[in-house]
Amino acid sequence: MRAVASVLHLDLDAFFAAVEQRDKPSLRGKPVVVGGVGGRGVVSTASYEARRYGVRSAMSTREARARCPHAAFLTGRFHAYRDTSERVMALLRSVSPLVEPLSLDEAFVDLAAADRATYPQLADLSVPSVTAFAEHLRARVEEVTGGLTASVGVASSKFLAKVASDLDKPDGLVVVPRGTERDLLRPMSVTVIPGVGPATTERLRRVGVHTVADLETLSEDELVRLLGNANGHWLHQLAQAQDDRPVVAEREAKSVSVEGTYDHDLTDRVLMEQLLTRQAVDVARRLRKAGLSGRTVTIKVRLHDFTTLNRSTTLASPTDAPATIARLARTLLADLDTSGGVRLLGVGVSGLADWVQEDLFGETTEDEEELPDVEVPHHSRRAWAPGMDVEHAEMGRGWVWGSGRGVVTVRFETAETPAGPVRSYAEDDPDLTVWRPPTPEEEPG
DNA sequence: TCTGGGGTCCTAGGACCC
DNA sequence: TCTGGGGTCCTAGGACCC
Repeated sequence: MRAVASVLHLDLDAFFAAVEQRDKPSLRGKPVVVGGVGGRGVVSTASYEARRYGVRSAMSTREARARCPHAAFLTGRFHAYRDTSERVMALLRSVSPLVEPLSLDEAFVDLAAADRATYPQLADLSVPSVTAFAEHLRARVEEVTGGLTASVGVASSKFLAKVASDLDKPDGLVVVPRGTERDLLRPMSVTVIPGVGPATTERLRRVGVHTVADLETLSEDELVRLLGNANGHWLHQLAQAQDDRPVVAEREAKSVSVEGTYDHDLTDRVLMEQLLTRQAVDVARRLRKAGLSGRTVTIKVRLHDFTTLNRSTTLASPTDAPATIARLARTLLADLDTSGGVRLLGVGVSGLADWVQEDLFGETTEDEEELPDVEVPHHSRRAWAPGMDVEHAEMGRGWVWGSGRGVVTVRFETAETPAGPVRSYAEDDPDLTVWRPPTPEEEPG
């Protein structure tokens, strides 16, 4: 904990949904749900309008549809989110070199390391000065994002800054003056502590601990006995608002993985092997793009009953070769009983090194091996869903307004033309295709 | 026909080494 | 012949986060 409140946490409000509302004006003020639209999709982000109907992150899309049938359900356009996120992160980095992104929509900023040439007001880290600066920063976020709002917390530690940014959402600011931290935390549920999820909450509940104040009454030894070494020490620290974690700008990736949940359980082993192969190729492509390679290949298999299995194998030296990763993944699958059906398959590589093993012996690498093309059983490829982005050969980009009885209605609307035209097409019109956002590799730059 | 996808970190047991 | 102790690596599973 620092002597002054100089750690800032910024969180973009309902980020994915807000980007959709920014880019599709008719969605403004309306419930918007971004997430998986397939049979097994879950909600990634709900706009505040949708939250009023009880729609929440991580809820199944099925349940979200039941709660708010008139919401627009969108699959997500990650290139747009990444683009907007980068603008915000660049703004934050202009404030301080110590910016630690936690995800596309969240970051810590160390104001004590701020660039005082550009922001002389940050020479003064008093509460009034920091408050004024945070308001200025929130206004700048709106400018660079084209109207998105952010919630900000400023405090003497990461933990308190994050708690603070949550207190006045959306579009809020809370500064926690030094010395008031413990009083703020005491009445709060233990669930505000990062790392306290459902399992830990239940263990604590059984010993009568519900709030941070309750937690303060347990000794460190008791917490370690209850929750294990790491979690016990950690909770003991945070219960006293003790948190000295620095803001760290560069964090190296420790693993790269790809996984997919299928609308219908898989039973065909050949198809499973093909899917793993394809995922291995994706993982290898991402490794190469990042200049990384790894020694441990892991597969993840979720069975029909949601039992999740991981199998891994470690090589003597790191690889980024798609054929090697694919072969190991298929070998790992061979030892598993999947006769009951598989709902998820995944491939990952860890034990990363930022160098690639040279071809020491001049052997032909396995890269030359032919990798089969795979037809993914994606049953909803052209099952039109409202909000889905589409491309028409002549009209260009649009999105599905409604569908049924073999007809799909598309709205060709952009930020510039909010009252863009609406057209109806036959569902099997070959000129009409689902518009797939570019993958990171396909994007220009 | 409940339950995504991308990650991080921790635990615990066994192998192996000194 | 009845059994050490520490350290590291690997594997599997689980909790948690956004």
